[in-house]
Amino acid sequence: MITKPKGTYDIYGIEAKKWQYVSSVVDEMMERYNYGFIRTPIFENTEVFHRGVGDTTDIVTKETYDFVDRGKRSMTLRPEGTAGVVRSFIENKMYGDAIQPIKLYYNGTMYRYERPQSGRDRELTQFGVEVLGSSDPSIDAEVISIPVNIFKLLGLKGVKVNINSLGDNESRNNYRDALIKYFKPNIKCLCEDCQERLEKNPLRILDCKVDADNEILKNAPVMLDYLNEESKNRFEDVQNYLDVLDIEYEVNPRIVRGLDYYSHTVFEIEATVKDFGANNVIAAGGRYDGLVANLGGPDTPGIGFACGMGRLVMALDKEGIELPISDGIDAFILYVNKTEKEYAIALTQDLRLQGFRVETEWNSRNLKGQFKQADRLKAKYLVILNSEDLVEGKIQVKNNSTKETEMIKESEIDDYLDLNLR
RNA sequence: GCGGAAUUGGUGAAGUGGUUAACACGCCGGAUUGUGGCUCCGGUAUGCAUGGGUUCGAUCCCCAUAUUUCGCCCCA
Repeated sequence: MITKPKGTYDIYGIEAKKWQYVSSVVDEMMERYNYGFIRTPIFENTEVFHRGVGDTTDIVTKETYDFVDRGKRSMTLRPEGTAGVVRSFIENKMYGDAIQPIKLYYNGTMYRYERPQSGRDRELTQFGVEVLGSSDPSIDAEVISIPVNIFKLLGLKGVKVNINSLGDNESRNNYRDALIKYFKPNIKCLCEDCQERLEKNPLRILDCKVDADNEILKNAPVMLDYLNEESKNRFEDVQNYLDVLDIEYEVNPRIVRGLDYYSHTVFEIEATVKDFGANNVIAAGGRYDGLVANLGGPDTPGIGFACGMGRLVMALDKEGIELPISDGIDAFILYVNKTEKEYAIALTQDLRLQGFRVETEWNSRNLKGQFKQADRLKAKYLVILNSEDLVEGKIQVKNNSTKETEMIKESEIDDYLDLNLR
């Protein structure tokens, strides 16, 4: 049997309906926030991600889907949304647009060459926003508020916002040095992975699960103490605006995020639902003031977030939230002989064109089978055709919950359904 | 890239080194010659992930591979 590639998913049936519904809520919310939809390519020149994300980390060296196309160009399936959007921002010279800042949102699939595990697939769907051209702390608060309000609209309750500030380059470098200085003498007390992190990315030691309760880690220098005056004020402003927007949050100095391009505000939104497993962060993001310049554009500040659709839907499921998904059809049309069948498929189309959700029999089942089928489809009404009735211009309609049956004129079927269903 | 667990039909699954691989649900058909959802009867895996090996004989034991799943690394 031919199977789907490792780490990918087929989403259909009720699951697909949930995804579509969540997407529609996202669209609706983005519309209200005045973010314009942007659709960028699913693959880009490899360079976009190497320069965007930095090409020393594991991310780019072993966790992207790379391929060489027939023109010998090196391509990469997008592992995240930001780099492509920024590339587009630069290429289309959006920095010259009359309306600033540029506010964009996307919703699409991303690809990561990882070993699949709970909440982490090789193909994932994310939506997110990017705001380019504003460094005002109030826009940071807006960007954080968007996923929070989307979750609220969906009915998700167990949501926790963690924020932190990495400060500007100066602050971050000072902090980095301080961390290395602090950990170096005690390095033997940390786990093996942390010993390696000290060289590669000391900030991530703070995020370690193994050493989470380690005294050495608890007493480590705190980022916030290393923010310079300007960065500190900026972070306070962000918090102030979050308060103004009535967004609950917690300052968590351990939120560091992985990448170099982040500066100032970083945040993670976790689902606090039980049994969620290790990957409970459903949305995350931060400010990336250096990224546009890194990718060859004019020095432009930016901030964004991304939200994993799969994890979000999973969180909704775990909380037992019922989404308003329209389930069941308006009517099922039953028939037996050929005359009735012809009438049935014509009537089916006719009613559909008038806006009803209608289905009929396609597998030549007997009447009993058709009743069963109608029930499975959760048909609200049954239209039972009979050649003799049709000769008289009449149709039998049965309410499938009360079982009441009525004979009506065939010309009145749409009015009848209209009256009873709407 | 590293480690643990798993893999039997449409589904949930039982099972054993040796004739026809339980049981349940579902589905299809019939009892009921055009009005069902109950009941009863019948039909539904030449097959136990794939490839090797051990054996007189393997779905069952061993090895490898794939996939699933849970972790680690990493996390955009």
